[in-house]
Amino acid sequence: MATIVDVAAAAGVSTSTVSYVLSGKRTISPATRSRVHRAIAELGYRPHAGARALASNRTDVIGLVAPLREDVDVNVIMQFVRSVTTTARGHDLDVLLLTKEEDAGLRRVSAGSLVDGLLVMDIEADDPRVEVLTGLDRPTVLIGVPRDPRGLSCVDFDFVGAARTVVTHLSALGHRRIAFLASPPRALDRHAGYAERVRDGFLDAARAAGVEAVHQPCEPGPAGVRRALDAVRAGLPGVGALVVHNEAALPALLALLAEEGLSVPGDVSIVTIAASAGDELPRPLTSLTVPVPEIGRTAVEMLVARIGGERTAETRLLGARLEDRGSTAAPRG
Amino acid sequence: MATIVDVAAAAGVSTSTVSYVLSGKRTISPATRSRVHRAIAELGYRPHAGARALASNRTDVIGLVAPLREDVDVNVIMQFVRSVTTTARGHDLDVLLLTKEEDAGLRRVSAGSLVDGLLVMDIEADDPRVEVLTGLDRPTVLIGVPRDPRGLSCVDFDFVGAARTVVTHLSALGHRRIAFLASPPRALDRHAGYAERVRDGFLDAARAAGVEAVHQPCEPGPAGVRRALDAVRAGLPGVGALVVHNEAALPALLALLAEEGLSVPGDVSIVTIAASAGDELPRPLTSLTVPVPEIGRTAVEMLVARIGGERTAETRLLGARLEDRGSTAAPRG
DNA sequence: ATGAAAGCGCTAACAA
DNA sequence: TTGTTAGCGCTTTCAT
Repeated sequence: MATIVDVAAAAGVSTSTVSYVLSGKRTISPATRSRVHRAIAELGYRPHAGARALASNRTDVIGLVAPLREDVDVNVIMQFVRSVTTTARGHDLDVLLLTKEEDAGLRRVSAGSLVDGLLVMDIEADDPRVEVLTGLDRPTVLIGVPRDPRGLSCVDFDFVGAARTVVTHLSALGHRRIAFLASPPRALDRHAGYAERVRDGFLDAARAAGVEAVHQPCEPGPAGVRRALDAVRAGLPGVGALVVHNEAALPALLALLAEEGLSVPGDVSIVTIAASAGDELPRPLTSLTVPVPEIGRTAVEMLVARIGGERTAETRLLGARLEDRGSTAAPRG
Repeated sequence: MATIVDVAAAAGVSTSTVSYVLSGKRTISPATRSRVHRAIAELGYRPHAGARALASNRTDVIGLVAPLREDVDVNVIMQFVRSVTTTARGHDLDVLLLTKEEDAGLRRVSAGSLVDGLLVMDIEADDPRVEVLTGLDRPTVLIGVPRDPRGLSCVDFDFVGAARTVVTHLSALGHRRIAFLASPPRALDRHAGYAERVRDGFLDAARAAGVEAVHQPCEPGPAGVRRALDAVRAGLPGVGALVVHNEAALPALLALLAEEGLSVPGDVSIVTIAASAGDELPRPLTSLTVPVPEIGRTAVEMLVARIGGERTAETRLLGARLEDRGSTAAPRG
């Protein structure tokens, strides 16, 4: 492996000149610069990441904390990961992946100077990691919003706004009984932030609009959907509108409705809040699309800003417009 | 941040003693060891990863190259990632995630001494990355087997053996016409290793068993499954056995058969080759389960061995037993 | 516009 | 069993 000394020798300059050519922190004459670049190319030189980190206190690596939970849609996780890694590379950052041993892992990579900052996914309302993170000296951005961010920056989808948009849309069509098919029970049990916020947003919006509402967690798969639908109908007889915030349950739901001879939107109106665009769903559905890639990109950019010295914490909520694909209509009768 | 010097001072020993306490490469008296440990705990000391990498030529980080392709089942990718990160942490390794800019990325992390070794997923028959990887000085393990591994170690599922097992099972039941519902066309177009090997294994086994066989790529989703089934029946009228190597297509396939009034295994026998155990599928199916977690674990362990100095390249193929869940029977008539 | 040289924090000879 | 110290390869003051 060629070192900066080899490059300097080959180019007939000092090592500091090579360093400055690479960092651009000093003005270098064009002649020198090109000689250095030629030497770098000829020797196939790459700076040693560890040496650079030691001398500069920067690793150019960010940590992505992605708990691979069973109750979170893997497609969504993958979309986040893809968006984060792509954006990070655009800022010349690499990504270290942490999936388990939450607290210890955070402390280890942070105190060990393995990463310049942390991106933490899937934040719960009272996420214990928030406490740990505030004790670390690394910039952190949360994907998700805890009850108390404690000075950490957050990015997320505006679930409350989304719920309001959906309820407004359905109530404007004349619906007075609206059910919400939510995430799996486990997600709610562990107080996943998104699950709670969209639930509260939905119930609040329904109250404000003066419509009857039921919020029902739902396992994906035919059996789970069947149970959830039964529960919904028990609580809200004659319900004519379904808000579905559970992409994995959609195929079974549509199959079940078809089986019952119910038409959409003739008998039942459906709006989804999902990460896939409405036209990539089992059938086109009126929907709000969670802009997962944008959230990932924004998170990286906020983290980059904080690594760069930006001090002020910020919570950013990204919204979505309702896209009408004809799966909602005025209620029967 | 406390450094090794602070710890040494607090414990009243030299820095090398602290270093040796941590690495265990020297015998330390119990008394000294405990004083050092106490100092470490009191100061909250963590070795600086960069400094350690610079001095020892080891980063304790491995690179995981995981192209997030559309035609690969995200669940499988997640299972791999989970297994790899978990196993890696068990060996005190962290995982750097690479998802794009294949060749440049490989060179960058390798020449830049960002990682001690590389794990590369989703290898194609003539994967261009193999050439790049052989030119790197880092130990590498491929998850998947290229036509010519060029001295790199490989781990994978024994797709050929699996195909043979399945064909033998069906032919023993009396089936003489067997169709294979394969990965999406895109996977075959890009010569994904697993897709080609299971195809060839299937066709060879069928020839050896003297049964008629058709291999049919298949898009997931109702429309894709419909087309694939039509093609199969056109090529093999009266086909009574289906080997399905496409987990995403299973729900639609089962729905379609039900719609046609065909019973399993009465009218059609089905065997799947899938990453989910047969009893986690839409309905219990006779199956061969691809041991994804074991493959990931083995890959990490082989990489650890090579990082540790093991020289000999090795290709390991993990097999699976056929689990009978009653979805196969002798053909009608 | 460029160079010289002092660290950054750790590991591993070499010594005792 | 423990200590001393020379690097590892880079960045960045301080000089010129």
